[in-house]
Amino acid sequence: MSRVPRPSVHEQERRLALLKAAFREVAERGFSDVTLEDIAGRAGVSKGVTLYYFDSKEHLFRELFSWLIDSIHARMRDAVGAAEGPVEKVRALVALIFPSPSKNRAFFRAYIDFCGLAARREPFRQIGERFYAGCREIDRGIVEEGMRAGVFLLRDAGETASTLRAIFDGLMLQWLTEKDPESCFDAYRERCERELLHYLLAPGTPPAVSARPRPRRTS
Amino acid sequence: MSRVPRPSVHEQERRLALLKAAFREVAERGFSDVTLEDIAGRAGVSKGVTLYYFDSKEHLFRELFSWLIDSIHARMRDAVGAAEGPVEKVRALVALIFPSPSKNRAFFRAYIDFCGLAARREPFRQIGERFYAGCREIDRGIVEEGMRAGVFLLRDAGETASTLRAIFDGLMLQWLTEKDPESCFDAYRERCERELLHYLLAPGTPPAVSARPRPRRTS
DNA sequence: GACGTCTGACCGACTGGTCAGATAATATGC
DNA sequence: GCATATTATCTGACCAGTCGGTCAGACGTC
Repeated sequence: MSRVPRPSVHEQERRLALLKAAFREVAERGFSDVTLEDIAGRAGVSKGVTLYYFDSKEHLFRELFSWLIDSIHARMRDAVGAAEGPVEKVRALVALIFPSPSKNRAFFRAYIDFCGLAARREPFRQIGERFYAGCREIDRGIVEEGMRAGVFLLRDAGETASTLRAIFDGLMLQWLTEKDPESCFDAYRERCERELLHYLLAPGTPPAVSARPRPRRTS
Repeated sequence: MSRVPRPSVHEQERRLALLKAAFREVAERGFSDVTLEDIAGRAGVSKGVTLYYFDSKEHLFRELFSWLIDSIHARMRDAVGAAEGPVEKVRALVALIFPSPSKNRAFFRAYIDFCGLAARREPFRQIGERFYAGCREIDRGIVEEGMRAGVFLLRDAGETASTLRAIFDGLMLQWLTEKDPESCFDAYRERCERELLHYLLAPGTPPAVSARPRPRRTS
């Protein structure tokens, strides 16, 4: 396809294409029901190629999850960085984490699979640890900013960040078992935002905002 | 479903033994890495027996998760029923859900596996839906009692119950990826209790109780 | 001997991984 | 400019092992 003769660029492209194919397959079938042939087929190459670029199925999935984690971290940082003020940052995070039903379902299906792996195999556990560490850092930044501004209740920022993330994950788990996830997607997103702000906001600030009356505070 | 006219005591025992064996195996290896032979071996019988009592591997796991869910529901109801007042009920729930590191790990590993299944296959999804429905009912009872007593902040009880459960699940996901889950188990349990009460308690009641100063209010 | 229970050899399907060789891309020699 | 050598990339048949599920028959009890 591409006439660029750079071997390293070509290799990068191939690996990325395989990771993307693997992601889609995992989202559909789940880690252990995906075969190397499925992935190759989805990427439009033959089976041998997957093991030409990756040492084994396990290594491929390690790289898949590492890549997924890095890209979600980067996107979270971007979204949070672009938003003004702690409340808007929380909203930006929610908007990012709830992009659309289909993307959500794909990502969280893969995510659950990954959690199962992380709970049992050390190499995957380490990747999961890195994921949560990055999330906690991002979340903590928001929480601390909100506390400094007097908008959020003063508490241990690390624990608060951790609970914030727990609410995300826990709600997503519930969403995935809904009969018709599509139809209640918006409701979940709004609920998530509402609950997060209810959890974080100090009494005195508008408690549950449903529209966009951005609570502006200057101390 | 099954053509069993009257399940004898012996059959009941055998099935239960196989379910227990399956549970332990799933907790260790994960749903799709467990073989019928593993389960039979753990239960002390030969491979053929598993498919003598269950139609297929999939049916066995459906029954496993149904059984798991019913028993956790029953235990939650008992624990909540035995506790006095909303705050103590929350504490009882936390104590039940965090019994010990090893039991926790076993249960939540299986639980994650199950969520992965529920997110992809309809029969499992239905079981998951039943699980969350039961949890929400129990949690909602506590929340409503707390609101009636003026101890908890007044809000939508259903959503509050849902978030309560999300905090449980989300924290557990984080706990499972800890480097040394054993050593931080108590810290997680205490944090869970603290965060739950922080989330629920109305301002005016002692916000974050670490010892046992039970906040007694009579409306 | 009839029945419920149990065994484990066996079967067919599948899968991760290997590999010999095909094909394409690039470098080299003339 | 072209033929050839070298290397990178790709293919798919193949292998070895595994696993869900079947089944003929063993075992024990009444």
